[in-house]
Amino acid sequence: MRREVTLRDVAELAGVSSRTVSNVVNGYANVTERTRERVQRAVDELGYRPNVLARNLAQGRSGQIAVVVPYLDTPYFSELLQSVIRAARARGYNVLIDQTDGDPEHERAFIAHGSRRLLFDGVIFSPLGLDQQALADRDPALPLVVLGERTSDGGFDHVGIDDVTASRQATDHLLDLGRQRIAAIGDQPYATGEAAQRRTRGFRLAHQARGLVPREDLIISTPRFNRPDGAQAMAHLLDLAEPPDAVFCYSDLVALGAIRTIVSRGLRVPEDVAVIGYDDIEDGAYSNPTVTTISPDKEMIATTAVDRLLLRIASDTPPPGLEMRAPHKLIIRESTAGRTTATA
Amino acid sequence: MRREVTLRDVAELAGVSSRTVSNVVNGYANVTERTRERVQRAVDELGYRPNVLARNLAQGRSGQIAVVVPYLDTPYFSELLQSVIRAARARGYNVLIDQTDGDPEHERAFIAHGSRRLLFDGVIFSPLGLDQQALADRDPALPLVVLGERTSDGGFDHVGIDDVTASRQATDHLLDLGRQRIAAIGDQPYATGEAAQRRTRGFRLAHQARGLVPREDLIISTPRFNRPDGAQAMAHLLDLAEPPDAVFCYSDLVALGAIRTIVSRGLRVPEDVAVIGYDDIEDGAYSNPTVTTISPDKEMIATTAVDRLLLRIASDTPPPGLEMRAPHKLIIRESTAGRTTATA
DNA sequence: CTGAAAGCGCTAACAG
DNA sequence: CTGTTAGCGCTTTCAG
Repeated sequence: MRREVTLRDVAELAGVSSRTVSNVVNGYANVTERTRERVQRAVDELGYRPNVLARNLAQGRSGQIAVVVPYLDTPYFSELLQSVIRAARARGYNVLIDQTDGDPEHERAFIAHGSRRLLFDGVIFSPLGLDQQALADRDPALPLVVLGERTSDGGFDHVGIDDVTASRQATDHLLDLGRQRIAAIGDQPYATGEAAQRRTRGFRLAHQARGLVPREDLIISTPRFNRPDGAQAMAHLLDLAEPPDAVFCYSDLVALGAIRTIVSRGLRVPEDVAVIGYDDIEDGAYSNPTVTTISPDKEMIATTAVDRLLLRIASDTPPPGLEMRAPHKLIIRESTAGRTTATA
Repeated sequence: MRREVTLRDVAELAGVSSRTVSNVVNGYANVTERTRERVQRAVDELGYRPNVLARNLAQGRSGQIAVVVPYLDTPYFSELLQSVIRAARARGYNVLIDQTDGDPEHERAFIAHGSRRLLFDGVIFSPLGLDQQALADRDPALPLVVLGERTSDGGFDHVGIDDVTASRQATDHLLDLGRQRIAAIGDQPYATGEAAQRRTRGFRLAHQARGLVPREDLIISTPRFNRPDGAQAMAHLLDLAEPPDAVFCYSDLVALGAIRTIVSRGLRVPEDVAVIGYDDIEDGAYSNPTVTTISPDKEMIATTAVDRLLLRIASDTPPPGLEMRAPHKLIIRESTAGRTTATA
């Protein structure tokens, strides 16, 4: 690599100090129009490009934020990431993406003091299960925004939709349809399964509000929220003496897996079993049948998270941890309403 | 941010020079066991962490590679990305992900001389359509590996599967099934559509080898390779006087969109129309029906690309541009073989 | 409004 | 095997 054009080279050619060139390049105010022009000409002539690495070192910041998700190839995350990248870029930040594979150890390492420190100025974190231990070990100096609803433990922000309410609405929708035996797929009754547990809570609340009690054997736990999990859980449910006539799935992928099982047994959706998902991923809008779902406002989640993180990065005195809610809505499609709705 | 522990602090405490500390931290050989220990103790005591930014500047490299894809939320890319990230990380590199939204301007900017120069040491590029102009403008000093088959124009590498052969196999499969009127969805008869055109070539070759000539009105162009493209194209095909009895789709998403249209018209897959896709994304293994597809070895593509890029980064004299083929295979599922195959 | 100069923290010639 | 020291290229305090 041949020697690069430096700030000094430009300064020399323009007959000014490197300080002035720096001012011009960074668009600072204190420069005469005349000198600005002269410098600009020199910049163009030499083809000068600032060295990001040097700037980073001098400023002590990297201009990059990290986004940490469990799985990159899960549609919900990749759709969300897209919005985050766009938002960050619009604000002059690069995005470094990291995948934890759902490994709690990896998740923990990411927000703890690490050797990658300084490689990013802050982190937007979508934990699969972030336990109290991990939060206790975290580097308090690292600006952090966590995705997903949770009671903020202070020192960082949360952005997410109201899971309990959304889950209750989903369940209400099935109850409104007159379904009698509603199952839930995706519970995770252990420390790192808080998100799942909030959905289960909503599921129960919807029943209770009508004086009903959900059958415990219809609440199925799954290790993850993928198609295979849904397919397997559904197979189990259909083998019951009294199988469900509706299912609330904690993700659209789970719903797609469940639908697959239902159909492959020769049953019909929604006639025999109505299915509702969660996340509103694109797949669900094109599957057979299309999937009714809870749709979180991903764009809003992304921009809120980025804005809040940048604010946190910019502040000397860290702002208090905030709990932020993005809106969601129920989108009714064929898997609960039936084919009649389809016009496509 | 309070002052960080520096190399010098460690050196002072250990009573050695910073050079020696650097040697220890980087695991270089020339250090006595005794001093190494002493230094290590000092490192631990002070909780020293190397400053990546400073190292980058001193070394003139960033330890990051960029991966540029058209769309992050397209399953094929997100699945591929996952493998790339894993491979890069295993080799000590961070991955910076970028999305071009298929914008040729954006694609061009990425491999041209840019102000982001030095932020990454090399680029793995999956262009939607990389025209000759873009290649001409590229920064010849930037190590580059391009994904997707193409005749290498020198100075960079290509990694991809043999599109023509794969497409021919896909078409052969449909012909072997005895289908008479086979359509193709996804052609892109313009400069940036080379990948699509290779598939069309394979489609034609399969016909020619049997003395057949494909009907031109059954070869449909689409702007992208998504579900809506497939759905729309299929609608058009079904409106023809003599609709096809089989379709070769240039991506699984297109196939899923097409299937959606077929089914919503009350027709059956594969009885009325057999459908084959391309990419082997997870969706296709769980859809109704499951989708027969061409499955590229993504893991192989990713590791080959990363290895080759790192080699390129490490060499002073750039190696010649190589054309590398990853293996692929045909996976037969319900959309061509029928439900009988299904056991799930 | 502009110059001079001191770092940012680390690496790597060049001695010794 | 280890110390000295000169940068990497930019930002930024402090003068002027």
